Amino acid sequence: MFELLKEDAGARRGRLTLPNGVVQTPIFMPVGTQATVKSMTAAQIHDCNAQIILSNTYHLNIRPGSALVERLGGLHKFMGWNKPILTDSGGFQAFSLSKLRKITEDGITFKSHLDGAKLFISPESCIQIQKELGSDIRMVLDECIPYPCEKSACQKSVERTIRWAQRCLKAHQDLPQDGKMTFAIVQGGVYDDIRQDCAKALAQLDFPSYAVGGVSVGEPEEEMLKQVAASTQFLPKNKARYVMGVGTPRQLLRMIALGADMFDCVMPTRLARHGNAFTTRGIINLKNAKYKEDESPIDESVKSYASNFSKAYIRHLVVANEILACTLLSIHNTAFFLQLMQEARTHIEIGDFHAWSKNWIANYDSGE
RNA sequence: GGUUGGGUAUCCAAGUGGCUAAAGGGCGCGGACUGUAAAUCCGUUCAUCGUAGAUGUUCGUCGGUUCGAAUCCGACCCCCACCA
Repeated sequence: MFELLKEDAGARRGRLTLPNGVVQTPIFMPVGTQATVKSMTAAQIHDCNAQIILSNTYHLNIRPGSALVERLGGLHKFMGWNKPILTDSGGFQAFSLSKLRKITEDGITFKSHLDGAKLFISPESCIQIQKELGSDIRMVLDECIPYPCEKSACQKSVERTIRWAQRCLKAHQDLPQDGKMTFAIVQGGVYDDIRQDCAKALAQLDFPSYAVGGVSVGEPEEEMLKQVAASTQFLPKNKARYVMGVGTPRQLLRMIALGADMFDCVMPTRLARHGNAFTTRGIINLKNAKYKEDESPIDESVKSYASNFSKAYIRHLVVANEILACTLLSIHNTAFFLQLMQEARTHIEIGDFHAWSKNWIANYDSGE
């Protein structure tokens, strides 16, 4: 259940109540595709103030299999995470693994990227798999359209995504109503009118909540924000709005201003593993020689377990290719994103989100 | 002392007459990354001129053969293995 608590110049402060806990929005969800937020323990994720994490239907169904996860007590127990989990449907893999799949009206047939085994995911089985995994939020099967995409092809794809959403909704309604939610996904590529039609059609279906998909697939940032705006404005106010797969700190703040409530992105954890850290003055690359003797923590204003260490030490770990570098930077970056969301919530409550966010972005863009 | 094999750029290593400033790696330096086939990928890495390109100095050392040598010849210095 989603409750809208306050609005401030387009930004929304909300509360999502799920079987495994309450999520305060706006919120960022760390990505744990394979039932792990890479390099972090559940306790560490928790200490970064994560309220909900994301996992993936396609990956978990290929390995270890949703039936096994169910037998072992569900995803929460399996991975030792007792707060909410959102599972993505595998629709994005239709995009990222486009060479390994075939889409028909029935669903998506994948050729496993691990062993070539055939895996068919239909709208119905997609919901069933996510039910077996036990996630708090399930995503409908959608087709993430590449960029660029010709308009008529986009239109046809979106129509199918809507039909799939209807089938997913039916599958969702056939399951016990235990507080678990299923989100529909607005697609439409760069075409505002298609996005508008899609959002309206899905809104009519009265899903528990909604997502905006198909963004940040190669289009410029302004285009991406335009797509989000074109989608969110036609979604019901009393439902959560999750923008999938994004974004940078700047994008997050700007999307919050467009009325988005939830986000996920691999960026903080992936960049961490690649030696980069987010700071209030932009991204820094710890591999750079200039940090060799830097005794200060990554960012004085971001508190996490990683604050205990100097840039010089973390740089050493990165350069030496030590596993701990991945962990410490993932902790830092995850805490950074979640702290940003906490501040955003606070400023929406205060009522100065716009001014604060403008100032925050200016500082972020100013560089070191 | 003898017999083999070997000494190539910061390290490992290919190259046995011209297409070689010299393959590949590593290290170093820099960059990319957005619902994770990603602890990955890309660039760069002798010196000087901003890049293109040009010039200079290189393949243990010294000398030689040749129009031309990292590559052939001689001497010498090191290293490894085996023999004694």
